[in-house]
Amino acid sequence: MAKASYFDMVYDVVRCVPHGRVTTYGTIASFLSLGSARMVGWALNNCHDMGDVPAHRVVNRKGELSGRAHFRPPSRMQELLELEGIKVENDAIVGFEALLWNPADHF
DNA sequence: ATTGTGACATACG
DNA sequence: CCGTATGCCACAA
Repeated sequence: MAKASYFDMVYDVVRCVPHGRVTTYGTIASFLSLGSARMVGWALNNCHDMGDVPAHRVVNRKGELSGRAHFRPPSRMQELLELEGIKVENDAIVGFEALLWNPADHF
């Protein structure tokens, strides 16, 4: 069986994010009460092998699509968000605070 | 054990 | 909001 690495927990939380919602690195890190926001971003960097992780729903504290450069093509991230009804402007989510999803709220 | 690295967060001015 | 500085900690080699 797979070992429950920190990455797996991050992936699991991100998968739980409902459509039309977004979350931040710090929120995930805080929910896991382990590691720091950098760990979340680093975990998503490894998500290349997963493919099941909607990383486009994870943004930084400013609601900016900080990780879009890691998508192929980079514009894919914004496109995916708009498909879920999320408006993105200047590489930042419009009203992202209202769309911010708290993982603890799902439990 | 040590070093390098990372898609961030927070504090201060 | 911006720039700078520092903290943060898991993972790979």
